[in-house]
Amino acid sequence: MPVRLADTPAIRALPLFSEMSEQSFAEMMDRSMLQRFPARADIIREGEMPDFLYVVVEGTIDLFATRDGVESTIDILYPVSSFILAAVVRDEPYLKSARTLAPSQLLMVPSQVVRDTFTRDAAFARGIVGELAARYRSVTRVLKNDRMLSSTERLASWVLSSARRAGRDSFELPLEKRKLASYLGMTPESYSRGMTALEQHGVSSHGATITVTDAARLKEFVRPAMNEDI
Amino acid sequence: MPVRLADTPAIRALPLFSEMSEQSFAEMMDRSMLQRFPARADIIREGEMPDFLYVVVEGTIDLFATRDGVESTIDILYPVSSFILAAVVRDEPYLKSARTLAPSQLLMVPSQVVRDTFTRDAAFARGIVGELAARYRSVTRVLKNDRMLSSTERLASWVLSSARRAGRDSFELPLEKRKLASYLGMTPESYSRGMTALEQHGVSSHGATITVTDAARLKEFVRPAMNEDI
DNA sequence: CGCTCGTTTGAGAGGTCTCAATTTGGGTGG
DNA sequence: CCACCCAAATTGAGACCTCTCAAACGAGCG
Repeated sequence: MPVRLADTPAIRALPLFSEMSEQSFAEMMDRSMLQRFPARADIIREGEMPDFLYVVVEGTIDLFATRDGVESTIDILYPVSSFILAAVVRDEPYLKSARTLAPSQLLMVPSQVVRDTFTRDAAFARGIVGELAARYRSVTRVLKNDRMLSSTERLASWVLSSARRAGRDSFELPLEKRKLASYLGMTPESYSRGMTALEQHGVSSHGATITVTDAARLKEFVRPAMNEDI
Repeated sequence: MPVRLADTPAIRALPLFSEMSEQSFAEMMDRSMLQRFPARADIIREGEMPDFLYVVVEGTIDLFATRDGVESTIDILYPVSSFILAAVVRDEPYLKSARTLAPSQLLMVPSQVVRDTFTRDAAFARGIVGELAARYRSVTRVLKNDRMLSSTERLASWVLSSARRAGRDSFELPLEKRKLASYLGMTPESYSRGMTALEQHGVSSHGATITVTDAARLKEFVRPAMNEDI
């Protein structure tokens, strides 16, 4: 069942799709599907070959890697964003698994359609370039944080950017703390202790509500000499 | 001083450039430079805006991040490969610094030229997509290793892939051990102790020569349950 | 009301880093 | 050609961070 164009304005607005021709987009949607998944549904598994490019239209997606039964969350996605573009483009196995965290609606574009369109529509190719470059930079930042910041500093850094994104000093945790801990590369216990430690540095936390009480102090803590958030 | 086409066969052969039209490539080279640098020369600095796309034609490049005076090597490049493509494409600040480790020759393509060509030549755009996707996947793998492997396991994993790349059981260290340690996300001391530990697992090391004496044993050590090297 | 599961707290072990001392190896100048 | 020198590498000791395991706590739900 192809996707009706009426359902796609949010998708069309993504930088990945926004510049492509009306015709290419319509064709692509015609060959794609919009599907609902319950919470905790497995979407893809590490090691499989890519069948689809996915776009989170609604819900939450957990991208994680597994080794020896242990999971490590690499990224968490909210609407509207695409995932596993790189695997699709290169037609190589997924490096990550994905599952829904909440009931979700996903756009599924067959990978062959992505590659076809990408060959024919230069604007779409540019969209892909922008998207890939952005994601590349994003993982690079994560890697840098993992390498050069302590777990408490990573947590502080996350609190800062969450507050900035929210536009307020106070915000709600968007996830279970254990997921968030994994996303930040630490255990739930370390997360809990880290949050306690941050109370000395301008953060207060009650239940799922986190408040930055002293932004300057917190910034000072997270980067005693870090370049402005490049 | 533009680059003479006679100097460019190796560059032209890169997947990034190999599919583009002869004309686009010639124009691009005409607006680029080929420049020599001594060892330990700073090429770019984290936080600066991208002026050029670089290609290592000869020598060795160290890509590293800095915080508080501490350096962490993120990648090490040999001929022929490009670097900092993502920053150029997005016209956003470098996330990494770069310096030469050995006397090197670099192709410098002004970033404006990259973006111009990329708009006009669809084949070049495809080349960029392939390159970005490949690099994205590469950082992702590094991140996964950092998150889920101990330092000794990362070292073992590096030894395995080096031997595979060399096509032999024995190979020479391509770098100072301290650089390699940083690249693997550990201290020189940990590297040294890790290498000692690996002697129990099928690796012997003398000076700059590393030999895999028991590949099966080493593989067993590095992934008690890891998926084939995705 | 009593599970169940996530979170927090506690105690302890382990891995990795830091600092310091020693050894090794490569390069230089006599 | 050798002795010396410097930087890198190794080794040792100890501290610190983070993890693991265990138990207590608390909130949501049947």
